[in-house]
Amino acid sequence: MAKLQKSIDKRNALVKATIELVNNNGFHATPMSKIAKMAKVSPATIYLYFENKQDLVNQTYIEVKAEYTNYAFATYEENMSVEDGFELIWKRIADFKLKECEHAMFLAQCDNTPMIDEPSRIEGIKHLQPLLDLWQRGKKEGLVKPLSDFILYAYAINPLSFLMITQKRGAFQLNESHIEEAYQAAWDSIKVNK
Amino acid sequence: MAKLQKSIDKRNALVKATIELVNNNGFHATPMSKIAKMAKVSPATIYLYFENKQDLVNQTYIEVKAEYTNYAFATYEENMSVEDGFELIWKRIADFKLKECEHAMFLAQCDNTPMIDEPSRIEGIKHLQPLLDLWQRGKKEGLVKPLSDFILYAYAINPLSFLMITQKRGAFQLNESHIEEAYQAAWDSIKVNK
Amino acid sequence: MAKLQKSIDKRNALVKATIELVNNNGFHATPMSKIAKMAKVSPATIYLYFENKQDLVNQTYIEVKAEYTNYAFATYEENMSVEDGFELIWKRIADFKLKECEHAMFLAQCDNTPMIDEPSRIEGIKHLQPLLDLWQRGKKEGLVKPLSDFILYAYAINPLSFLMITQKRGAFQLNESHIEEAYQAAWDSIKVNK
Amino acid sequence: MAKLQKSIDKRNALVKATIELVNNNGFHATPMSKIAKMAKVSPATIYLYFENKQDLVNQTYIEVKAEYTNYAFATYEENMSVEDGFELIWKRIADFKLKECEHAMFLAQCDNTPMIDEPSRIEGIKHLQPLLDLWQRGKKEGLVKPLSDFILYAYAINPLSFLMITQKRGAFQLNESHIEEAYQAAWDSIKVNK
DNA sequence: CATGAATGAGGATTCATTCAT
DNA sequence: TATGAATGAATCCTCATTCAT
Repeated sequence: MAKLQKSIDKRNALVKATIELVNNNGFHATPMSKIAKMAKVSPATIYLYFENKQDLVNQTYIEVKAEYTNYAFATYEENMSVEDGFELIWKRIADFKLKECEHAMFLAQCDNTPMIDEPSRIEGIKHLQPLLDLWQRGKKEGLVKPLSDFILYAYAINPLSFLMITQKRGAFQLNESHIEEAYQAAWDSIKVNK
Repeated sequence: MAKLQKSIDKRNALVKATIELVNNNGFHATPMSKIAKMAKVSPATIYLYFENKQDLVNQTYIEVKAEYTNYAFATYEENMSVEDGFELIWKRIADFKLKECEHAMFLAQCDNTPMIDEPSRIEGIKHLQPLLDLWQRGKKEGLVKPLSDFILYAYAINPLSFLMITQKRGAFQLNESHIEEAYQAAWDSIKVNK
Repeated sequence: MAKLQKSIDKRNALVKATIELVNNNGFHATPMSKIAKMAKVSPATIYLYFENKQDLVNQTYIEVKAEYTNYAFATYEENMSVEDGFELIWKRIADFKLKECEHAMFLAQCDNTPMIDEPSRIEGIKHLQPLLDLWQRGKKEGLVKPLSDFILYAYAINPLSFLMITQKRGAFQLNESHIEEAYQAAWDSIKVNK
Repeated sequence: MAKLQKSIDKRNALVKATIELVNNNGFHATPMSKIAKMAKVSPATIYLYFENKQDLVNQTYIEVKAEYTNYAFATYEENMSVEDGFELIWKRIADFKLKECEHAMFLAQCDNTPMIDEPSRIEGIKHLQPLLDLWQRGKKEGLVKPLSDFILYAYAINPLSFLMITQKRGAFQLNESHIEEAYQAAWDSIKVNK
């Protein structure tokens, strides 16, 4: 049992190190040896847990993406009103992007880069379903514009990534009222104008 | 004259090759030798035009960014109404992102990655000023929400990057009416609701 | 134990190869790949034992210098008379320079070239102290001229390097009586004439 | 005529640049491009005056060596007494090594390094003949020890190189009385003790 | 004579991965 | 399971030399 825990710890340490190093240097500028060192493990050990470097980032991506969506939907319930549900999810996502900044940065880099392979990317998207369902409901109820989910996501959710990166770069500091303003902009962009 | 032209051609070929290869493989997975091969010059020749690999991508970034903003503002005039001006600029940007997809992809990767150094990034932002001025005017006239430029950009412009990448990945095909919908969403997100 | 020994063997092989190749070609004309090949290891392996090429020659220099001075003073004892002590040390040095010709050549090249960095050079000089002490004693006893150690070294010891190099180049063959003559010249140059 | 002078100037500039750069960096760490730049000439131009890099240093070596011996014997006359002649030559050499330090350093590096090819080395030695003749006379007159010229050179002349290098490295500063002491040591080492 | 541009060959160094233990 | 040592294959970059002008 202790042995199993130790294994899990090592795996987690590797994933953690991968996120931090890839965030700061990019995928190809992050050597396996550094990941190993940061995880306090031998380079050879990585290959007991992951097939190769690509597999390591793929799995890291999938895990972080799952963590992200889990967080996003943790308090959401399907019987909420569309607007309440959207606000809830949106704010959870904003919360995640700001509080788990490292993880969110990692996702942003993966999503804008040829660094993750296609199957893993698709795997990562799956968990977004509840949001898409909510939008579906919203469209039916005439509250949400009848747009492609891609466009809805582009305007309702994705801008948060830009704001987070900008903040991380130090160009701009997000506070509570910025968040509120951003939420308004998000909702305004997808809601049906009465 | 012929000699100078030849030099310019070589430089351009190198920049072009850089864009294409970095797009497909990322910065660190693009060897100088491949760039040289694609540009049909010797690897050593690159160093006649650029100090090193970092300088090559920095300069490429700045040039593409300039091309992007030039395109965006080419037909804009300062005496246009805020809404007309915004629509014009927005559509030029959309146009660029879809028609010069390769270049736009390159910018997206640069902007979401620790691949460009800070001075070049700052240099690249400079040229956006006319849009910021337009927003300033819009705010004064009570047409545009009094938000930080970062938030306005996040909602009005940045979503196009997401849509372009998604389309490039083949998950989704943008047509004319999608563009129109996206424009509406962009404008709705930043305009003051009457 | 076997593992440690293997490591030591590899390091030694690398140092040996460095001496031989640098002797014949000079520092900059000796590629790491050739050193690796001669030591029968991969080029990458060198970097397990040395930080970089400069470090490799620095360490090699220090080791050979230490070997040189160890040999020089191996049979010397501080209670010997100044003249006996000097003769003993001088002849050990001559012996070393002629028998361990490769090593002596290497030192000569290092000492006449901007190839070793300053700290290593200083480190290499340290071990000469017993000779300087002997001269100090000789000066007190009125047997050795009251000159700077640098001048004493220039006349008493350094000429051996010239002779060794000349012999190595084949211009001249040193035999026993030459050695004796050289010793006389050395001693005559620094001893006080009665 | 002006054209010829210009050519000579360029050649001289190249030789000068070679000396300075090789002195500071060594032969192989001195690129042709840097030599060209320092001589204010195109890299291609070097090849109008010299066959290749090796030829450039060979010729530079020979010229500096000639300059050295010319200086050494400039005021010497064959009818001087052996001791006067030796002192004169020795002091001229010392003078050269200290005043034309750069040139002397260059020679030292060439002489202790596999950097000059054999024929050039031999060519360089030729001009030393007057000194060897003087020693010959000294031996006949019973003033100079009947030793090989190599040994005489090793003790009478070569130590100056060591002192010069040591001074150049900053470990030691030679003044007038040091020179006098060194001369005494040189003469003591080769003169016959009465 | 003179050159700046061009380059192929080569050099130092790194790194993903393997292997003996 | 875990590792440190080892490595071949790259990668960035340099440089002596050439060539078209």
